[in-house]
Amino acid sequence: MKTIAIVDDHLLFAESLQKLVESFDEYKVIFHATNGKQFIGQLSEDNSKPDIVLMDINMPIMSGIETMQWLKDNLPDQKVLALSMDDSEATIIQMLRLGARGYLLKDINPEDFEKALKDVSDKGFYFSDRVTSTLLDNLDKDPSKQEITLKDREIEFLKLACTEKTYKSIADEMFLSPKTIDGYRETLFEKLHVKSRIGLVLYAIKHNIIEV
Amino acid sequence: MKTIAIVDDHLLFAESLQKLVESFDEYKVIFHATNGKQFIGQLSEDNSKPDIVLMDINMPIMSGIETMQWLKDNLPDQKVLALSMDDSEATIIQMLRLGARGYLLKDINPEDFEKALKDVSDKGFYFSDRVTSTLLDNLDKDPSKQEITLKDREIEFLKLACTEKTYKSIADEMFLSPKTIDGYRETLFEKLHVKSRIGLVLYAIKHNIIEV
DNA sequence: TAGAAATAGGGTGAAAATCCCCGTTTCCAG
DNA sequence: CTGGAAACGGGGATTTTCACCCTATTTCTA
Repeated sequence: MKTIAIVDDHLLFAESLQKLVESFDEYKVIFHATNGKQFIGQLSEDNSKPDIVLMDINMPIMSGIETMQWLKDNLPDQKVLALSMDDSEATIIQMLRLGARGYLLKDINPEDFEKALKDVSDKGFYFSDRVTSTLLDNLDKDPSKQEITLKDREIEFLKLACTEKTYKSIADEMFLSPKTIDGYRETLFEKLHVKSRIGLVLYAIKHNIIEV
Repeated sequence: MKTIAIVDDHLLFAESLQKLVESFDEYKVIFHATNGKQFIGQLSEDNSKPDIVLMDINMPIMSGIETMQWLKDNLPDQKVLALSMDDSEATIIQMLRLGARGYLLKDINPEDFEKALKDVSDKGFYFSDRVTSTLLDNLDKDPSKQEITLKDREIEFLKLACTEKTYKSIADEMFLSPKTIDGYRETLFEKLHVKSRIGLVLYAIKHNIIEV
């Protein structure tokens, strides 16, 4: 009997998923958490290590990404299956890089889900064809798109660009000259392969840099 | 024994939810559909009318809103509980206006969920405190925000405004003069209470007019 | 330790977006 | 049949954004 923990802020989904998991009768859900912080708390509190953690990416307070980072630092052997609504390529890559053993989209069918649990238990990982092809796509892609890393200041600017402020007032807010803002804009246009402020906004939303 | 149909494109969630529903043992899930079109097909095919439909809002091909519209026209007595991740006020209002008997956020806890099923069966509706307060908020709000209805052509323009095209090329695409586009822009700025194209994009995303 | 890279800033000019006020047609309701 | 929306188009002006040119620090690193 394998033990499972579920980390997801959608209670209805979490408890439903528990029923599904337990209908497989080789698995038992030992606890839920609604965000990473709570999960970490319960880990140490109960002193119970689940065999597999099913972890949502988008959660309030402490996201799946942040939680994976913590696990990587503190419990690197913990097996985690990421579970998410969206299949943003960047997110998938990031979670796997942080040590997730697989990435499940919520539209996976329950048979595949059971296989994922089994594979992670037995083989240590599970990759759906869709995720595998995302990985492959990412391999042979031109290096420019390979990995876009934004600096803190760039992210700060990007967030402000996703408001109705003018660049001038963004400059004020960041204590920079409008010309410097011009520089950030151009850098981001190039990095993100967009041509306008609208493109910046769309990028930011797609990559969860701003909330919607 | 009440019969339930689940309409949700997230298979994992749908099947999990089925387990949860059936753990209540007064309910039985008679079928799933992954979008509105499939649901309508199954309704007539099986000739089986579920007592309650649990319907997701965001689905490919035919959304929850479109499906509610169809039900309103064709099966106005069908009891529907809307089920959604997001609590965009406009969406809640719209679903209820189209005849949904309640609106459940996916972070509802299972006890409340069971109560929702029971209430809909017995009383015909279920409103959580959160949804109720949204409704109340909406009542006494200034009429300007009361109900924003966009015309087809405006929505068409709005979608194009959420791309990196210039207004000039949007005009071409809509077979209109750039000046007319100017008019649409200004109308929307006023209607949506925004001041820039960025505002349009943010509005469109928040109200699910475009996908992200 | 030279040179890349990151950071901050500047000038100019063109293109796009924004704003305000106006005219035409069409079409529907009172 | 008439008056008023609604859809479409326009003149003209300002502001904002965007593009492409450049320099001067600092910091990191090969």
